[in-house]
This record gives sequence, C-alpha cells and structure tokens, in this order.
Amino acid sequence: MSNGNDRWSALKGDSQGSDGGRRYGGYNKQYNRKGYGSRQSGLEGRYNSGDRYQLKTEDGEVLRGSQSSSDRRFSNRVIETKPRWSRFNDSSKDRAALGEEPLVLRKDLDVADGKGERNPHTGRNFSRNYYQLLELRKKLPIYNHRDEVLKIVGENKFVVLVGDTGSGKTTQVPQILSMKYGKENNKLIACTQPRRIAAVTVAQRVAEEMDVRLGDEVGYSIRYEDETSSRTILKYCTDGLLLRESVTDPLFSKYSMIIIDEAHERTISTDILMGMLKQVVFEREDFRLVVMSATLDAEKLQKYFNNAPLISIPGRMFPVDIKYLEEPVEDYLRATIEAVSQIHREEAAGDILVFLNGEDEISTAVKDLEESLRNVPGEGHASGVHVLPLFSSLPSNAIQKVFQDPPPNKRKIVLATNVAETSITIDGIVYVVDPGFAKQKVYNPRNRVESLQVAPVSAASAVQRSGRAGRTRAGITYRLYTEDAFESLTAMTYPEILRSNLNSVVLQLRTLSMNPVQFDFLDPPPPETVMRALECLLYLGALDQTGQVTKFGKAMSVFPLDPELSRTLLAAPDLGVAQEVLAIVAMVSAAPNCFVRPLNKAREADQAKRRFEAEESDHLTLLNVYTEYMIHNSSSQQWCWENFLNERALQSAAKAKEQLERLLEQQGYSTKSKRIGFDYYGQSIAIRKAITQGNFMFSAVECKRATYLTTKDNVEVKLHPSSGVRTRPTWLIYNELVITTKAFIRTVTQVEGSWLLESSPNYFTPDHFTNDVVSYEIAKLTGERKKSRSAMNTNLRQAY
DNA sequence: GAGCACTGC
Repeated sequence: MSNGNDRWSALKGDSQGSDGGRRYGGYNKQYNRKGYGSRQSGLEGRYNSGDRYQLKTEDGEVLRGSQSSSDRRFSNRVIETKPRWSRFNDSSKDRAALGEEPLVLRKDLDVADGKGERNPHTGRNFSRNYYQLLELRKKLPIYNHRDEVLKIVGENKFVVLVGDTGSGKTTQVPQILSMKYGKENNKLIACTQPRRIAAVTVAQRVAEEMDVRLGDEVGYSIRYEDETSSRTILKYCTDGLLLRESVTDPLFSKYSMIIIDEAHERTISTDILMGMLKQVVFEREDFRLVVMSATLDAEKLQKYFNNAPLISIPGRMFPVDIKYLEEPVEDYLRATIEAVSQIHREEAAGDILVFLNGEDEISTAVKDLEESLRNVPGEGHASGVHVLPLFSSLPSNAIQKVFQDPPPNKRKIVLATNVAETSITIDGIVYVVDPGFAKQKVYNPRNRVESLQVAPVSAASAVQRSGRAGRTRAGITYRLYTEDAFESLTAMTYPEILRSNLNSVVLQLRTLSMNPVQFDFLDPPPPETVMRALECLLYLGALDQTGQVTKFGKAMSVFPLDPELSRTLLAAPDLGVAQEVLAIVAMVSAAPNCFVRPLNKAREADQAKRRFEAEESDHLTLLNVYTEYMIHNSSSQQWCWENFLNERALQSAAKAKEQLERLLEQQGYSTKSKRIGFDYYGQSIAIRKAITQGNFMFSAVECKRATYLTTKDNVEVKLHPSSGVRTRPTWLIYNELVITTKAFIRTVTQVEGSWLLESSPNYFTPDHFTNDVVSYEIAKLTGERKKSRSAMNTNLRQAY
C-alpha cells in the first residue's frame, strides 16, 4: 500500500459506503443522553438530569456514576444492567451490505487489455508492484463486472452504479473507464469525492495500480493543491472544486465524462453538480455522466437521470455480527461505559471503537473508562486498556495516536465523534459500540436560526458505523438500542441542501444565468429558502431588482466564500485595509474555531485567549491571532500549543488568505493596505466598516442591559461568554447565532448605526422591522427614510 | 458568564 501506516485516511484502496456525517435534525426534542427508544414515561420523570444510574455487572459488581450519594438514593431503582444482546437477525437490512462474494480469479491480464507486459501509458514494462496489486484487484467484486461497466456506459449517457463498502468501485470504475474514455477528443475524466483526503489517497492508489507517476496520467485536484498535468486522463477531485470550475467553464468542456462518487452523501456540491451535469449531458453530444452511490437510493437516482440503467456491484468485507439491546437504556453514556467494560472483560482480543457526541462527552467517558478499567485485565489483554479520544479539532499528533499500536497487552479503545464514521478509518477495529446518536445541525426556518442537537442517526449511518468493525477481520457491533428502534430509524440522512442557507449557491446559479427557482434539483429546497437567498443577494448588491447579476455580484461570485464575506472583502481595498480584512475573512471562513479549550485547562485557555483580545471586536481578536501566528510561523507548533490555538485551523486560514489575495488581485483590486501610520482607531474603524459592509444583515441592537435584539428576526440574544467585547455597544455585528442554554451571538464587533445605514440604505428603513425597539433605533438613524421592502420583494417575485 | 457534530470551495 502506498498509504503509509499511520496516517488518517478516508479510503484505503476501496470506496466506503458512507453518509457523510451530515445529519438532519428534524427532531425538536433534546435527548439528554437518554438511550434511543427508551420509555418515555415512568422512571424518566423522577430523575433529574444530573442524576446517574448505577450499573451492575453480571457478577454483581456495581459500577458507580460520579455521584455515589445520589446513587444510593435511588438504589431501590437500580436498573438491570447486564445488557442482554439479542442475536443478529438475518432479515435485517444490514445483510446486503455485509454479504460476501465468492472469489473468481481470471487468468487474463486485466484492463491493460491482455496485451502483455507493456504499460500503454508509459511504454515501459509493468513493474513487479503492478502485478502484485493486480492480484489484489482481481479479488475485488467489481473485477468481474468490467465488461458490463464498459458496455453499459458505452450505450448510455447516464449510468447509475451502486456498490457497498469493499466493492472496489471508487478505484476500479474510473480506472476501467479511463482506458477507453480518458483520451477521447483530448478530454479527460473527472471523479468527484466529498472529502479532500479521499481525493488524494484514491488518486495515489490508482496511480500505483496503473503503474504511472501521480500527477501524470492519474492526478488529483483539491483546493490549494493541483497534481495534474497535460498528460492526465483521470483526475480525482472534490465535488466543491469541480462545482467551482463551472464558473469559468459551464459546459465542463475539458471532460469527456464525469463520475460522481459517494452520491448518497448528498453534499450541497454533489446535488448542484448533478443538476448541472444533467443539463450538460443534453447540451453536449460527447459527454457522459456516471453516478456512483451506496445501494439505498439507487431508484431515486435512476429516475432523476431519465431512467438511467443501473449497475449493481456487491460489497465485500468481513462479516459483522450486530447485537441489539432487548430493552432500551435510560442513560446511553452509562450504558456505553458498561458495554465497553463488558466487551473488555468477556470478548476476545481486539480494539473497540465507540461513537459519542462531542468533545465533552468523550472527555468524560475517557476519564471514566481509564479510572474503571485501566489496569483491569480482559480477555486477551492482560494489562488493561488504552483509551484514546478522537474528534476533528484534536491536534494532529493526538489524532495520530489512534493509528498506533497500544502498549503491550493493552486493549485499544477509541472514543470518537462521527469523524470515525467516514473521514477517519482505523484498521484493526473488531468491536463497535453505537449508542445511535449524532449531533446534527438543525435549521429552524421560522426564526432562521441554526442549532446543533443530539438526535438519532439514520439507518444508513448506523450501517456505516457497524461496518467499521469489519475492515480487517470479522467483528461485532453493539447497538445500544433495540432492533425495533433500528427499524424505526429514518433510512437516509436528510440532504444538506434542504437544511442550509443557499445564498452562495443561488449567486453561482445566477452568475451562470440559471434560474434557481426552476433548477432541476434531485430534492428541491423549499422555495422560501431560494427567495430568501435572492432577497439577501439583492441587499448585498449582487443582484439588481430584476434578479440579474450586477458587476459587483460577478466579482463576489469569484470568491469561495459566503456572499456576505465576499462583499466584506471587496469593501476593504477602498477603506485601505485589504490585508487586515483578508486575514479576518480567511480566519472567519477557514478557522472559525481556532481557540482550543480543553475542559481540564479551561482557565489557562481563557487566559491565553485574553492576550489576543480587542475590546471592541472579536473579529479584530482573530486578526491579532493571525498576525501573531504569522510572526511565530517558524515555531508555530510549539507556539500554538502554548497559546491554546488549533494549528491546523490556522494553517488553513493562512492558505485561504493567500488564495483570496490572489483572487482579489486578479480582479484588479489593490491588496496593499494604506499606511494609516499609528492611528490604531482609524484602522480599527476602517476594518469594522468593511465588516459592516458585508454583514449588516447580521446586526443587533441593545434592547436592555446586556441583551440585544437581532434586527433580522427579533431574536433576543446575549453576547456569548467567549466574546471579548467589553464596550457594551449599542449596535453590533455578529457572525453566528447559537442557541444552547440561551440564544447567544458569537464573534461580534461593535459598529456605529451610521455605518449600517451607509452599507445598505434600502435595508435599513424603519418599516422593514416589526419590532418596536429595532424600528425606533433605526428611525433615529434614518430620520424619515421610507422605502418599502415589500415593493422590492414584489419586483423580485415578478422576475421569477 | 458557557459550550462548538462534520465536510468543502
């Protein structure tokens, strides 16, 4: 394998069936660690959220929660704790994904057409490595379907191909097709992936399998990295990157064929690409589209692509036994600890992967397990356990640890968020413990507020999780809910496009002169969402009142940013603060959570953060972090560690800034900041004016002491405690509204009301705002400006 | 005065 042995990768040779970690909430209920499917009456009401349950192991030992006194209080209600796992039921939906395909080895020499020893790409003899890999490829289920793939793709312009984990579709199908279509009319084949790391590792693997150098015949292209050349016939890339290419080349004229992989993940980019490419197929004689997906939604895709033919490839992996609880549990975190403990004591050697819901929960569970099991010998692991956390904001070296072998005779236990579901693949996992929950972004269209909620996963997600146990040998998955509960799960995760703000997408479609209301979506988003985006783009000056893209809007569409940030960026050069705003926009878009705050070092982390704070603006705080980071670039790892900063986040902000700067320059803007001398306030004002230019719709006004009203929807909010703004401004701009224990606004900046007015006189008129406080404050600013927003809306509606 | 699942251009 070319992949090395301790890196994190989405893929190793094969494709993964997966559902992308994007979950639809749709559930308004908070689950509070209550196990999925647990009874909704009886015991529930008598327990306060802080209470813990005792759990008794089979041999009568009592595992205590953190509050032993309260445990005793409830000792008469100790729950029968030995989970009674029911056996895996053959009729379960999972079986299809886990089926094994008999191996049939063929004698002939593979896709190189049986012509013998010479590599048609390089003219050289195939290497020994090529033949070794070829033997592995012959064992993939896809191998015996090569002729079928070539034939059906040859006869059709749309093809849907489904195959589960282990089918080999991601590496083999593009390879097979590139032999025939990769040089057609001097055009190449692109294969999209939802994740950067997948695009890179798959390209590496395929280059090796084809015995060519990466970047020659086979390459990849992701943001900031282009490993392709004029020789390239097969390019793996992220879906978002290919979508961006449509801005300069709407007909995708470089490509003879595009293969969309992991379509079931339904990222926004994949959904928009599918709609665009469907059109391209009708407009270009010489273009084909192949859509690859996990099995569950094949029919829907076929129908969408004009009843496209279906190629179905079986998956192949080691069998995974699924165990369910016979009774729902009351506290899934306790049940998880108990399940892990039981596996460790009773089950044969092998690592355990546990899915939990966030850093907080993971840290608690790591501590619990270390205390209870560290030196407790288990089956096959005489010295106890080695417990590791895994979530995406963990420093890279901590992430690396999950790939390393544990100390001798210790069982490795990884407690992970759903990064481990698709993005990070850990080999050697034998046991998976799945409580059946994930944190999911929920969008409330009524007040237009997004929040994160814990909700049951989809069935597709549960299947994906259980598959993590069968990668290197047969495994067992323990689902901490009943089989009935599994049956009641939503089949697929709700597509991202139906629960997101579409401002950026709508601008891009308009730039290509497409009508977003009539766009052929696989799942059309609510028309209100599209209208809202049009309205927002109108206020930002990206569209005119007839819905046409303005010159300014065209410039905005060039940046890989939300339109609000694009406008902020474009406002900066005139204000003489291009460099500062480039850094801030890069930080907001690429490193929004750059501050690390581990629970056990919260105070030190807060202190470290305070050193960067600007009292009038959290955006300026981000600028300070960025500036300091660039100064300490040579020793950044150490420096980030000492200052409780996420180095990977800052690295990506630095790259983003470079790219944005280039794009700004290309459009003829000066990216130099004017020398304001040592006029700190002049500079601060200029920067905050630029921020106002783009984000005036995210403004709030103080309505009572320490409480603000958002102008957009009259949500009463408080400053998030993480904010460093201490000036108690009347007006402010916020970057994010989060609802947790209360409604908070995060990353805020003090602004003047007059700046808001300058940024969009059409938006800030008193009669736009239903709330008296907001109208009154705006009236104070505007005098008697009256321009009806409803009139503007009427114009917009007529335009579509 | 408190909590941030996960991607991507």
